[in-house]
Amino acid sequence: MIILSKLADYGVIVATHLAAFPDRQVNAATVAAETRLPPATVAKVLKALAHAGLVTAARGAGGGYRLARSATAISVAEVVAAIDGDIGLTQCSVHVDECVRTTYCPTRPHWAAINRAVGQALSAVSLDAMLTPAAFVLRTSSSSIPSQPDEPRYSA
Amino acid sequence: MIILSKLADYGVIVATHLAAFPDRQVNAATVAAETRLPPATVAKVLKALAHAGLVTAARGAGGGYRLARSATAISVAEVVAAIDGDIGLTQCSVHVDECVRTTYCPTRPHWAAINRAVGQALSAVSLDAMLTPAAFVLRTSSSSIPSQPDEPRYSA
DNA sequence: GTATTAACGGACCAAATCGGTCCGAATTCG
DNA sequence: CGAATTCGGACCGATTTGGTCCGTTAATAC
Repeated sequence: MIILSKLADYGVIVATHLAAFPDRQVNAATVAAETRLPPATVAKVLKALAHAGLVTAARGAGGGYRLARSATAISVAEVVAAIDGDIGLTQCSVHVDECVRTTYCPTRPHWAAINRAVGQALSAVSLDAMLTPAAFVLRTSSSSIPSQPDEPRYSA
Repeated sequence: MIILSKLADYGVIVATHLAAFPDRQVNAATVAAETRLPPATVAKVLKALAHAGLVTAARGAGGGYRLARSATAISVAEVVAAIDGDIGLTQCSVHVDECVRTTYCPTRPHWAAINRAVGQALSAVSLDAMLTPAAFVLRTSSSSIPSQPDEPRYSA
């Protein structure tokens, strides 16, 4: 199973790309060309990011996008949430009302805990951290992971 | 965004239900009735769990399902993986080959780390733990879901 | 002032996946 | 031995997703 949607994946790539050139105002077509992603889809993603306030958009000639905040102040979780919506594992995490069972559901608090772990894992990584070429970055509550730089490529 | 598919969500409910009565052989229809979930779908879920070896299936009259292992020895991650497939955030986590970018991708090791964190969060919880009625498990102060006792229900 | 550029906000369509249902094979009980 | 029962796998419709395109609005260049 793949947790992120393709759009969200693209979103992180695009946002990370913007983070690499913080003061540059780039239009959607250029970003698409530089990331080798479908132009129309990149435009859609940037739209969503702008709507969420993560990037600022300038219209007209010479316009384009740039990060609204510092790359260190934007987490992967925000980017994902901007595109896929709030993160939650189960239906009842997002739509709390629609539960069928009338008896007490013992699993729900546990889902909440797992939920938080996932959210923290995504929130702990900033765009700036995404740019750093691997080293040792993540120290989540669980454990640190030896990174594997075996075949470095962009995700598609 | 909802990370788990409905099927996987059902899977955890069903597996947890089986864990509540370890030595009872139950058929799919009964499980569906007791969990108030769609019978045909429960059958499908149990099928997947049996295929993954998490539950054993007995055919013929008086047949049914039961857990293949102790409830403490089965993690939520296994149940989810049995239905939704292996867990990975990005495309390149699962299909490593299909990356478009030929240049160095700085984000991938980070995804791997986040991946691990999510996997561990799911692996850390056993079915047995899912049965325990919450109590000490967590004090969610983050946001929503303050363990509402108003209308306790199964997730749907 | 006019033309060109580029983001914005929709609607829109094709494709894939998911949720759900059905029928056939295997097994046990009478 | 036969019939009821139950799992197993194939199948299909429907919702979601990925991706594209159009007209509109706004800002710059000339």
